[in-house]
Amino acid sequence: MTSFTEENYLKAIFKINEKTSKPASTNGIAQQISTSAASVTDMLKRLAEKELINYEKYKGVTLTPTGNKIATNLIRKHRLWEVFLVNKLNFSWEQVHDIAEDLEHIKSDSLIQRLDNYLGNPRFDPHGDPIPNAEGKFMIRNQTSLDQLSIKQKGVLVGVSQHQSEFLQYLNELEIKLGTAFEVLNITSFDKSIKIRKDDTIDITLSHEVSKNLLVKKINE
Amino acid sequence: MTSFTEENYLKAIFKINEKTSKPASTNGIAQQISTSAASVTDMLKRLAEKELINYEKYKGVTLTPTGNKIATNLIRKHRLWEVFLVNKLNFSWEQVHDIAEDLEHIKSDSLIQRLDNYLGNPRFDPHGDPIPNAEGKFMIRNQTSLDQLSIKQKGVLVGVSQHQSEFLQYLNELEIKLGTAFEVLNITSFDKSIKIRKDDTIDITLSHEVSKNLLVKKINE
DNA sequence: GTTAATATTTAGACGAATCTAAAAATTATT
DNA sequence: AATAATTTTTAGATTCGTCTAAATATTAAC
Repeated sequence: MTSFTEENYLKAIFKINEKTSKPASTNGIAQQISTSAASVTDMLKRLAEKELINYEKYKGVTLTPTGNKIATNLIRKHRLWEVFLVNKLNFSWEQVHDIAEDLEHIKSDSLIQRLDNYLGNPRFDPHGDPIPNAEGKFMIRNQTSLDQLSIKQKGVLVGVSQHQSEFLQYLNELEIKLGTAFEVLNITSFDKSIKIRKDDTIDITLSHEVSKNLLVKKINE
Repeated sequence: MTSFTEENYLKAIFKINEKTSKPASTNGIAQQISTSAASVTDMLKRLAEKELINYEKYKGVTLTPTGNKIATNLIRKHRLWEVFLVNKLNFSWEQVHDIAEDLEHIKSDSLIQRLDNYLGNPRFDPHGDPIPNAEGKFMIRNQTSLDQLSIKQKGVLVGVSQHQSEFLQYLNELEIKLGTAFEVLNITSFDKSIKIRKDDTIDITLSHEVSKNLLVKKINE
């Protein structure tokens, strides 16, 4: 049985592995968990002892199949709970992360199975992130960040790669949400800011900082 | 901030106080929590330090107003989650206790408020136990246990005072559930077993052990 | 290829929650 | 009222997760 804390380490390692495609470093994990490198080393020993991670001193960490199973299941639970909070309890997408962070540690397979069904077996969470299935498989989607598009290209917002509530609230103000359709009107070369026409009606200029965090699906016609 | 463990102690003390109308003893708490008396003493010191309980060595424990607030809020959360599990996820009433035991520790006031609304502000949980309001007030209901009724008395099942899954499954088999109407046909004096006519159709004999755990509301006509 | 900078691990300590065994206090019994 | 039985508390140890400070290993810089 894994503890709350152990689970958070596994999830952190998973995320770092996923993002960097490299073994997670002690410091990287420490930063992700907001703890000291010494604490991380201690925990890595315990997790290696339990055979949840592959760990060699000074070499970085990856997950064993068992560890990976636990991590993806946590992500599955986290994202399903987020769907519940938004779709059923009418929370806004920027409010749900912290609550789901606790709910994901509830240990009951039948609960998650029933929740999944109750929600209609959603494939994506309120931020557009894919929900892995019970076997830990993620659906892959054809997507790029908005800053990769060129002028006249049309697209739809399918996700965000930043979950900070300030960022999401900014999108709320602009009425940009998942499913929003747009066309690229213009790209300013010196600061990479991008002008888009939203829903065929409203023109909005977004900074590069924003556009690179918007995940879009191109529409070809 | 109270820990998971501290919260369980507060809830145990609340339950014992409520049931016995006396300060909770160290041994009583130990039994309720399934731990040693020594551990209980340790924890009582901590809780007293935090002013969550009134504790004098060898004298037993009661909750301070703050402690009481926390305990009733846990019960509120537990029972609301049970309603969710049964009404929305279609769990059966004997399956939900353990899951709710974990869910009750999730700390988010807005979550509970929204959950309450989503469920239609239920007053009772799936076992017929009252759900305290946000101020910790319990609704009191006119009820007796079935073994207190006399012959020809009619009633409706409004609750159970035993939550063990074996007991609840036994009731499932007999198709006895909350709202089931009945009339007392007969009481056997030597073993206090009781014969009732359920839904005007089926006659069932219940042992005293069972009948004293069924909470009923009398119907006067 | 040394030296300097950075990353990682070890050492030692601490708090929370638990345990067993022993001591002390309370309650019950004769 | 004295002894026996029970309950409660203390003492001391253990595990989990954390910390700071110091030591060691790795990587980067000159």
